Amino acid sequence: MTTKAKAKTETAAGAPGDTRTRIVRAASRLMQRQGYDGTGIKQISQEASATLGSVYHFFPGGKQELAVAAIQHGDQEFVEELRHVLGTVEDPAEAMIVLSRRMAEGLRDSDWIDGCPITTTSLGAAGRIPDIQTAAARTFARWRDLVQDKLRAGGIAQEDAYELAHTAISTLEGAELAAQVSRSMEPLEIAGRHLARLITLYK
Amino acid sequence: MTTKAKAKTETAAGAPGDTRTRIVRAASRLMQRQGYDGTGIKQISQEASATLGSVYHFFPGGKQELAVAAIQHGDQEFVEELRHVLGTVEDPAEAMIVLSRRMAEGLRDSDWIDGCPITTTSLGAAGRIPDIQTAAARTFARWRDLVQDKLRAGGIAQEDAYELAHTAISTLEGAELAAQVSRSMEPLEIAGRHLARLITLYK
DNA sequence: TTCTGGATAGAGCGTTCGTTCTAGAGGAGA
DNA sequence: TCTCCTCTAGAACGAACGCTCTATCCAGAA
Repeated sequence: MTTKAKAKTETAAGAPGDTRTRIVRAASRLMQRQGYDGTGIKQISQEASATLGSVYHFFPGGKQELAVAAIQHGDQEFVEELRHVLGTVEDPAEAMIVLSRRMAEGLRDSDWIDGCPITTTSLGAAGRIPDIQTAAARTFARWRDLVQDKLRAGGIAQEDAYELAHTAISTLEGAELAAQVSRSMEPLEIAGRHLARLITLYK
Repeated sequence: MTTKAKAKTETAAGAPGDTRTRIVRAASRLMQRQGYDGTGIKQISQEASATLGSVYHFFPGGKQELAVAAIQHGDQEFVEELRHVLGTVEDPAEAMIVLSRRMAEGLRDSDWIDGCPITTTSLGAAGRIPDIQTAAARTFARWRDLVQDKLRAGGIAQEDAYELAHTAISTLEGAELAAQVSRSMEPLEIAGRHLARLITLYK
């Protein structure tokens, strides 16, 4: 009631189909597949059933601001997948196998087009656009932290857990990339087994 | 002397500065940094000190053909680095540590812009352009084969060597990506140590 | 010398890019 | 009813895109 604006969608309700959300989702999906430069604002607005005016209304910072939001959306998506697997499978080593298999299946089911939700978006642009580099770095750190906590909870020493979490994320990332490019689940399946084996060494 | 044409540059000498080579090198370097869609043909021709006419003379297939040549160039570049390290360091496990450190140093020395020579080029385009996906897949397979041979020579069984080579390439790839995005050598250094540890398990 | 074909040179094509701008629709509060 | 403000709508701009095209250069063959 003061002059300060209310939360933007307080009255209109932040429904899942609300325009801003549709735009972010479309941007995230398209950039995941085609990269930052390969995806146009107009394509995003069409895919989101929104107009150019709406896009620039919600993202006055233009394509760069939209890309950062898309990365954060992809981040959150994988955080939920990660939380689900780590929360379901008790043994951290076993969890790596389950995780890699699920990633492989998701990749195959999308006909090898939906890889890591943030790598493609950020790779070509990170060198030119600092905000995108920062957002991508924060994402990796977040994923690593989740794995690290799981390893600690599994009885692994802090320093070992820290390093293993680094390698777990790196290896899964690289294996997903290799799997996508070679259109085969094998790199991810092998990576899962090796990560499990590596983790059991530190228990 | 027959009607069959001689090798194109037989007389003109395939000097390192020859136009076609300069174009491929510029394309490879630029696409490595900016991706397929982020790199323009005109930018490549300027960087190579060539003209648009020359580019389309040597690459009538246009940007796609040029991108494939750029990937093969990047492939060859890393093959030489790989051959050098694997040929110098006798122990395969130790070789992984040396390799990852050299990759980390190269990345840092380029101020974190020169990552994997083919990932950025191929990621956004592989889904749309089959030739690029195929070239990237062949590249990964080639790198893996070199590592696999080294592991075999180090006394590791065929099946184990096959799988370890997969994980070695995946992990190095992912760690380079993480290192680039977080502007830190740590992911690569940790990856090298873990790969070495993993390899010694199979000896 | 004349001829030939690889290589260089760059103007210009149609298209798409990211962005800006003005206009209007729709709902809440006075 | 009138006002205000968020959000929708899309035409239009200059720049850059990939690519085509014609013209020219020049070394070696005839």
